Amino acid sequence: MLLGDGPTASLRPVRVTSAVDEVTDRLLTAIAVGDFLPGERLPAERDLTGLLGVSRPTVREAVARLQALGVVESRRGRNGGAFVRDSWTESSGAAVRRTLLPRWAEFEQLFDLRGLVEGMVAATAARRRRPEDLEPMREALSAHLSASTPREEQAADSAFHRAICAATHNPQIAQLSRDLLTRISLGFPVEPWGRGERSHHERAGHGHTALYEAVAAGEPERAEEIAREHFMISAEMIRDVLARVRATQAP
Amino acid sequence: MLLGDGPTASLRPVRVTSAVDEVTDRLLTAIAVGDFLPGERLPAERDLTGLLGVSRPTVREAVARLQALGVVESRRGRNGGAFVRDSWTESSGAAVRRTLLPRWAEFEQLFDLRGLVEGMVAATAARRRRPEDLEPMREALSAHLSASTPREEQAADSAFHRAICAATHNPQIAQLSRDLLTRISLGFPVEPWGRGERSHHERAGHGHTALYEAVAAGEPERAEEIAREHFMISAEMIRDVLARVRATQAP
DNA sequence: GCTAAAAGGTCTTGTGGACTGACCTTTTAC
DNA sequence: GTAAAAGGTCAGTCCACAAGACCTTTTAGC
Repeated sequence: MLLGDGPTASLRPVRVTSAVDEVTDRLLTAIAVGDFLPGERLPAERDLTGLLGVSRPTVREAVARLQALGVVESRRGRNGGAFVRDSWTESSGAAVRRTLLPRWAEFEQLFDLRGLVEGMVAATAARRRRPEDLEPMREALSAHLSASTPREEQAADSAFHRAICAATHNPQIAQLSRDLLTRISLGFPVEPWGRGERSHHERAGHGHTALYEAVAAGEPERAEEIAREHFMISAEMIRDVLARVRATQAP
Repeated sequence: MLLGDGPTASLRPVRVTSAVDEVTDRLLTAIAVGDFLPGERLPAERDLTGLLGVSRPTVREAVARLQALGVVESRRGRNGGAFVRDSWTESSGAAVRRTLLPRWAEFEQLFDLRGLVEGMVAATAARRRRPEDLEPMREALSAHLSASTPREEQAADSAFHRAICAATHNPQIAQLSRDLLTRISLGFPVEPWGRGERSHHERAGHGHTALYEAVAAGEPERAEEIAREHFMISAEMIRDVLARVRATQAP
């Protein structure tokens, strides 16, 4: 049975998505998610043009907005480009206050949903994983342990998560997981891999290993439990950041 | 921790969403989902203008596309409008073949995902429901039993589902569920409440009651199981329709 | 040190989609 | 018979985006 919420739900005002808005969101997400760490450079404008399938003026406008937000800094000349600012969290503190706090409740709900979905993903992976699915997980685990830079660690995190999603044998699940991540990151332009990353690293490492074991052993309930708790930790981390922002809020 | 899929995932080509496309999708979804049953009339163009927040030419273009697809039929004069055609399934059989079959695998995955998500919703509702959440479910159940027209039955279905979602106390979950429904409906412009609806009605009725009992009793695992099976039935129904379409496929 | 390449910065032009608003035509309830 | 309620049509305007050329700044490499 297909269930709807009535005409009122389907016939809401449409959201006219501007190309510039879209590109701005994409770049902001990529930065917030850690695809581009502080000090790193975004692809050249002409490259972004190709990657994103939009014209250069559009890319430029989007980058200009990021610069206005204090998130990136443009340098000219050879080897120039848009560089992620070292402390773009503080720079955009005002933006956070403006855009984030009014939607506090919404993000609490998003975190909750993400925990539930990732639990579902883990349980499904534990049910459906085939022997050959486990190899990538093990690789990502060892890569995580031997990671020396934040970049490597993040790449390993990402690879592990992808491996779990792949074990569900349903690409749509990976898509959903990524959509949720995007929606959360969009609302939280704060560095997830900044201060306090060390202790997080340790806790996350244990979580990864335990999650792997549950999936490998084919124990859906345990996998679900571990994954949910794991993502609750992330939620707490960002709640801490938010609390800091709130505390320093201008009157 | 927030996990990404690497820059390649975030920096994909953007989708330029045309307003006309968006409106067409909305209307098609509303019809496919049963918000407007065969013989019924869509809101007047000038009303849709207000509902959807777009100009009249945009609405007109979208309606014209639906007409070209054979989904609606426009009548002029007082009490005119765009009427859903009685047998728009057959009329759009060609469109189904063109748009649907190449993406067969994708929809199999979407059905799978929907089953999983609805299971998650049911389990969460069973965990979090409060006594006052049960009243709307009971109401929807009795409305479902006493429904005499497809419209009433569908309204009851919808109400019951909404009640379950509400019991999770997380509006984002309801949003996710609706998004999934939309994505599925968009791909399946075939009437979900047409032939074979009778036996479906009976099976669905039993499922609803059992689901209610599991949620009321606070048994997440049972609720999840019932809900998942319930939505698998829907999936089978649509697979049947597809199989028919496939069988009559022109060489 | 020169030079050329690689980047950002600027501009013009063209195009298509969407909004505004008015008006025409058909049907039908009263 | 008439007015209202609907679809059908049209012209004008605006704006975002695309395409492309060109300038300016920096620096790697010789």
